[in-house]
Amino acid sequence: MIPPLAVMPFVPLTDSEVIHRVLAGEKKLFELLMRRYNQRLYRTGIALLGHPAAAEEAMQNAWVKAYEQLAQFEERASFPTWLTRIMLNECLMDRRRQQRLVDLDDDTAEDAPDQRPAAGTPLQNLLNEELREALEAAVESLPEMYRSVFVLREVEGLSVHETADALHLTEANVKVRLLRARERLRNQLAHFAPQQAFAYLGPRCDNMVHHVLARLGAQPGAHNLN
DNA sequence: GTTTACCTTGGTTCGGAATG
DNA sequence: CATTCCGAACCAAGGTAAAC
Repeated sequence: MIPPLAVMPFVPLTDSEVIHRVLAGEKKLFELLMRRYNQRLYRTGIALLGHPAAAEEAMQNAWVKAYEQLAQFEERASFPTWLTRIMLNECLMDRRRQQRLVDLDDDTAEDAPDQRPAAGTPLQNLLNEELREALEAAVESLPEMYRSVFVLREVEGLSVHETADALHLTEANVKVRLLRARERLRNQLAHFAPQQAFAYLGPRCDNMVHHVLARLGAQPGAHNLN
């Protein structure tokens, strides 16, 4: 497909270009990076923390840290890889905090009902919506040890090596956990085909952008997402 | 639940044949 | 002679069964 000569194709700013302009003072352009990678961070958060509220809190902290440390980003890895590493660290810190709270007061500790999808999707729902909810519910129902491996490998596309590194596991262990996670999901999703899950779009994405930019002291604009 | 050993798959490289 | 195409060989990464 060759575009007509008179119509120049839209060339989005690369991550590197955006980063340099943010560092040069165009704070608001940071919003571009947030809208690009909110989805990725959210899935990582869900993978390690298991529920939306905790994932979103970790996301906010990760974005603020990424902004504050942007000047130290040396571009040895890609920006999303660097960003995911920050998010992973946030999630692991959060988990440690939660563990301490449970240790201090294990009588009151219990799973929050939070925002899990309700069981029994109405038949009139669109298939994609039904599937998305079923898939999210199935992944959320996995034990954390399988869920984290599954999301990092299958959703975020990390290699076996990267996943093992991030979760402090051997590569063999990652492979086996992934296999078992798939078996569990296959059993639960026998009637569906894979579709998009853990979407972090529209109002939820906007909301995250507003919160983080408010903490950074910048107002959101209306940047192209690509 | 983890590790080991083996199998499969996909990508890359290289050499030889065919073609212009 | 240069280029293109094709297939064989090799390697790395990932998947799986079985043993522990």
